[in-house]
Amino acid sequence: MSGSDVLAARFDHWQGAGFDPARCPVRDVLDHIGDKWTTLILIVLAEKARRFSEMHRAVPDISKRMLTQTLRNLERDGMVTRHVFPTKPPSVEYRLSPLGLSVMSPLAELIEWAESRHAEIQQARARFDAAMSQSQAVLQIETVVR
Amino acid sequence: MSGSDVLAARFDHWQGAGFDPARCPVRDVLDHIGDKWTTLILIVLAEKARRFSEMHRAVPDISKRMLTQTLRNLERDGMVTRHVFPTKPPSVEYRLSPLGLSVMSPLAELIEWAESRHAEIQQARARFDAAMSQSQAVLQIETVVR
DNA sequence: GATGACAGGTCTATAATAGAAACCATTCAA
DNA sequence: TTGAATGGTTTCTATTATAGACCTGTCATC
Repeated sequence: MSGSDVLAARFDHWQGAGFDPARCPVRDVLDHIGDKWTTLILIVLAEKARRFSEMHRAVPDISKRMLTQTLRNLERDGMVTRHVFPTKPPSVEYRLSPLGLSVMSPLAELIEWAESRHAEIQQARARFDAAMSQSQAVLQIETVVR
Repeated sequence: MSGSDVLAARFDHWQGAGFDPARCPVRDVLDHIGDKWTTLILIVLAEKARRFSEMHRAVPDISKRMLTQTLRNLERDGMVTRHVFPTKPPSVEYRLSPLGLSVMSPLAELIEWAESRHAEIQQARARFDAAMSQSQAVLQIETVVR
């Protein structure tokens, strides 16, 4: 409730500015954070610096390709730094930058919200799906009768 | 920093539980919020209840299909309610539910973070891209020399 | 009475993206 | 000599997003 009005005003401002997506932080920044894997990777890195394969083991169902891509994007955005050590075979360590660390606090609040409302959301989904299959069934009958 | 440790512990817990994606709120809930349009739609609805075409005008570069889909998902998750009025032609109004309203506060913090760090992120991107085109150029030369 | 505008969508065809699996170069151990 | 581990890249396919045409219905305009 407190945030809504501030956001609404801000939105009007963006909209007034011709609505250039590049000037809208929501779209330019949060699109990445909303990526399928980015939040998870940030959480994993928040615990401690990690190596590539270590992260792959921590999040088993990400493909290497997606892991690479997610890390590259985070690196490009300055949220993560990449350090190569000349061991044999070479090892690569990723860690959160100060910028990356700074997103964890707002992100943590959102995650806590998600966790506390998870059951409620799942119930809403079940209700919606039940109502849908109801009306679907009605449509079926109507089609048959027709 | 404060959020990191809490999150790390929580992550360990999820991971211990066999890592079922359906039991991980981050993946089950935030994936939706991270959708390309969902956050924007939430912001638009935070200002006031709106009709379909009104939203389409507010966010001109969303397609009707995506607007429909985004709204359906939000409705399914119980974040938005849909009200049909028997005017001619019928009008449909969408509004935030209490649940939808409750996400605005953590979301607002994240958006504020995005706004305050936007410039920093854009600079990081520019640096990264410059460094990349550098090394790309080097690769080109090496290839030519070879 | 044909034409267009608005409402709130759906349908289809194409473009962009994600994902699985194979591959690669290097090094060490068995 | 085969196998495993390192940190990826490449290729091919499956999924998803998007644009744009279309639809049903009512009203106003010409």
